[in-house]
Amino acid sequence: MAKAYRPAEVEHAIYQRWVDADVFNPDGKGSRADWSKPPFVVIQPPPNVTGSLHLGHAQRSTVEDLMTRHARMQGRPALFLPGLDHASIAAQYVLDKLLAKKGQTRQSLGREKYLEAMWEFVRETRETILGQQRRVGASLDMTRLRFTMDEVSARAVREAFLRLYREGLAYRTEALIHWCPGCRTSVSDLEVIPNETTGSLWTMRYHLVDEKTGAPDPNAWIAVATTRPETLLGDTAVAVNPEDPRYTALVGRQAMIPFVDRAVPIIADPVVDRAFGTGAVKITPAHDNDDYETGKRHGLPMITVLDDAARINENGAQFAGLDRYEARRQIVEVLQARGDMESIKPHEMLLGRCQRSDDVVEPRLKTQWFVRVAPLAAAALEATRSGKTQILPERFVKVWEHWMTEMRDWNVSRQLWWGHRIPAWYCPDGHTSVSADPSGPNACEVCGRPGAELRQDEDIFDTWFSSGLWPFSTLGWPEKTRDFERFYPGSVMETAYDIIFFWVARMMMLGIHLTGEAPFHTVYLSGLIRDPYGQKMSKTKGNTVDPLATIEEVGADALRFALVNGTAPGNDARLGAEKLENARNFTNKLWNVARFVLGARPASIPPNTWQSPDRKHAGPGDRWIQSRTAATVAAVDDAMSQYAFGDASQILYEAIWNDYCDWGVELAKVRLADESLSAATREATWWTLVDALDTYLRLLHPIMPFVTEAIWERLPHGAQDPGLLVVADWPIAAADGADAAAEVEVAALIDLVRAVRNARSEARIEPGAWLPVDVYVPESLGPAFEALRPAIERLARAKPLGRELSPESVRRGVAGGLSVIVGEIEAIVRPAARDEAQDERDRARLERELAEAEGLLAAARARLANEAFVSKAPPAVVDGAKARAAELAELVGRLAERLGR
RNA sequence: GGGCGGUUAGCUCAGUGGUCAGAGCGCCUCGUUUACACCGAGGAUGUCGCAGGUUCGAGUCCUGCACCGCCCA
Repeated sequence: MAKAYRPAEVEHAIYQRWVDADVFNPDGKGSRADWSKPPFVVIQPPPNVTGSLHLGHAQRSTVEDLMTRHARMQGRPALFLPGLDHASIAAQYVLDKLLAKKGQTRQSLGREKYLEAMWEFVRETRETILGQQRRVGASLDMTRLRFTMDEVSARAVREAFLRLYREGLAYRTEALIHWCPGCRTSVSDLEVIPNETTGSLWTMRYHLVDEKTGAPDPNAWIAVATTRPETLLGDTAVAVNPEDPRYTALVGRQAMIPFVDRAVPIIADPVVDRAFGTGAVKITPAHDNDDYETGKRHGLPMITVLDDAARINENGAQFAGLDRYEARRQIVEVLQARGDMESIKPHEMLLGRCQRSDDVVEPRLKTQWFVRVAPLAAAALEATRSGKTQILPERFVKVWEHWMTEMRDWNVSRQLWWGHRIPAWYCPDGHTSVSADPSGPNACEVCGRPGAELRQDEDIFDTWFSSGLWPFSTLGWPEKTRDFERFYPGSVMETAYDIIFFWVARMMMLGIHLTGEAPFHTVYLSGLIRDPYGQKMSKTKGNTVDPLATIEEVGADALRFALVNGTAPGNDARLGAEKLENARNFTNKLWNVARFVLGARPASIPPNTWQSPDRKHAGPGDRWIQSRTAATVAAVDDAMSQYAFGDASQILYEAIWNDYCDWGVELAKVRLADESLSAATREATWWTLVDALDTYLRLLHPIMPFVTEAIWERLPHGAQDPGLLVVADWPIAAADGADAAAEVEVAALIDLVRAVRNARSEARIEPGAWLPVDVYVPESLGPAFEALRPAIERLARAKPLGRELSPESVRRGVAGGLSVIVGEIEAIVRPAARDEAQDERDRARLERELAEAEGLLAAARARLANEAFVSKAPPAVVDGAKARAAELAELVGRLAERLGR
């Protein structure tokens, strides 16, 4: 084995071995799935087909993968299903830019050619992110790879829409939607990013209409405040609050809209905020969300004044054809010239911009397809309330519920080309037919006109529509395929909390409605990965960490460990060089301890044989390792079952580094080298090391698959083990695994070694020097002390290590030595030469220890002196406190005696 | 404006009402004893944001406040 672990040299080959063994497919030839156990299924949220792996992907893949690997090792049929998302708007955005370089546009190519170009483009890009997922070690079943634009998915989309349409849950209507003039499509609420902006608040005068002449009164007006003056062209009312005395007299009168010369009513509506601007607002129902509602309530006309490119349309009088901002400029100019602009003030406001193009999004009226959300959301809500689906961490339940009760009907039409075309056909008489047949209906459902005369809807579905079907379309729904029967509903949906509603809401709603079952029992929300300063990583900030470069540098395991360790579900985590370095060091530590263990095989054991440790010949150190390992199995198991992956990684880190490497192996080392011991004894010690290492590798495999596999293949194995760790059995915590006696004994002796080292260090004694030490250990620790004597000698640099029969006999030799008191053990360390300064330091150390013990004793006694504590606290706690106080009193007595008090 | 989270060692973060509060990194001292210098030994470092309350007992539960962050309107 190499002296240092070199991940770059082994990872690729190991991944290939897994693939060749066909272990990621639960039906694969290498699968050891026990079909009597419940399957574990993670359908991966599909990344954008044109994208590449960023740290968020790496983090999610790691968590999804570690859950899958854990379940797979437990023998459950484990399916981690990969996929790619066509990401309509994002993909078009990327392709359009590429085309622009060639001087082409979507329109110049035409729909058919454009889609051909897109298919060609994604055929190239799709391999990128798939390959990158493999680098992270994701145990994806590539035989079940799905793309949201493949035929299986397309069929599911058509079928789902047809069902929703027939049930009245999908409908077509003209309604206000978000329109991105840059992308020339409607976008969802979530794709509109509100930005804090300093805009202007324009206060304009609308002249009142003279009731007799019908002409605007030059001397009477109502002043309205707006942030978008150009929309006045579409105004159909002015509204005031009914409680506002300033305007009571004006309600019912009419105001004249400039330029378009339209007389509109002044209406009263309680939604008007009296404190905003002048307390009177213009109402533009076709271009503002609030005004749209107001308009509907009051039966106002809705006049559209913007076209698809956000230019003023034919309803805009002399401004027709102008861009919205040019129109605004001119309108303001004219009103100012006329003296109808009362004021212009800077105004802090939220401005919605398109997530993709950054254009200011315009609310607009459009005829679109919508999905009725209320009944679907109610069912989704029921699933989380009844516990059929749990959301982790729990604090997000409130957010979820708020969302599911407030969600508006879902606009699913997009005026894009790349995506699933809406399977709705219209006949010349305006009738609608919906069909799941890709070639369309044979005839109009209403009037029977032949299919040839029908025209298909030009729009495609919102990408989230196909995403919502993903948990089951990937398994073949609507066909009752074998996979669907076996793997639906899935187990865990893992995603970052910032897109909980994009994915989860739609999957839950459509899943429950279309299949009758919630698509997963657990929603696990991950936190976001931030840079070392807590900033969100972004390409524009330039603070991104490239997962692939990181893997090149420290290995996939270190990246995975760093992404998991120290994290809690739903909590953001920072990732920087330090964390990665620490993780890499851990990988190397593991590699090296394995290197030692494998190299320390006693000559009496032939290579490539296996046996379990012989308990009869196990010493206290061996039993301690066994006991610690059993405790670790239980703790990791517990953490995994609670989705506490950060805890699991921390438990393993500490167990491997602190227990196994620092003490277990150090104790065993001495024993293995001790020629005076029987071969059976040394063999038992070695097998104990191997067995514990084997267990740790299994426990660590889901988090760090590569290095654990690389080491495991070098370990001796019994016939019950498969050839690869990836499908080896997850350790089971043995009921009799704990060895309380060994834990107590070895812990006491470890404390002794520590205390001796500490005393030496404080006395500034050269660490390498061997010094005589005399020790008293109580009878109960005698056998363990003798068994571990050579190890204690070596670890404490104590030679000769004398054993005294009573504490008194130790104390008699105090003069000229360093006093060590730890628990019931007392010891004297004898430096070769002593001077006064050393004596002083030793005394100071004992004084400090005494003061500390006295403080603790005082606290313990005060606690016991409290009548309420003794009578009300549980007896076990009181007994513990009493024992503690007695122990401390004893310690204080002995320290005082040493100090000659 | 509403909701959620955070505030614990110099930094980043763990911490199921019950022994003086832990880890990693960093810092200081020392050390290459053949697994590992991507290492080992030892050390220093905390009014657990503030103020009340509940409790025999609060970093942990409740209330209020302050500051930081996120989400929604």
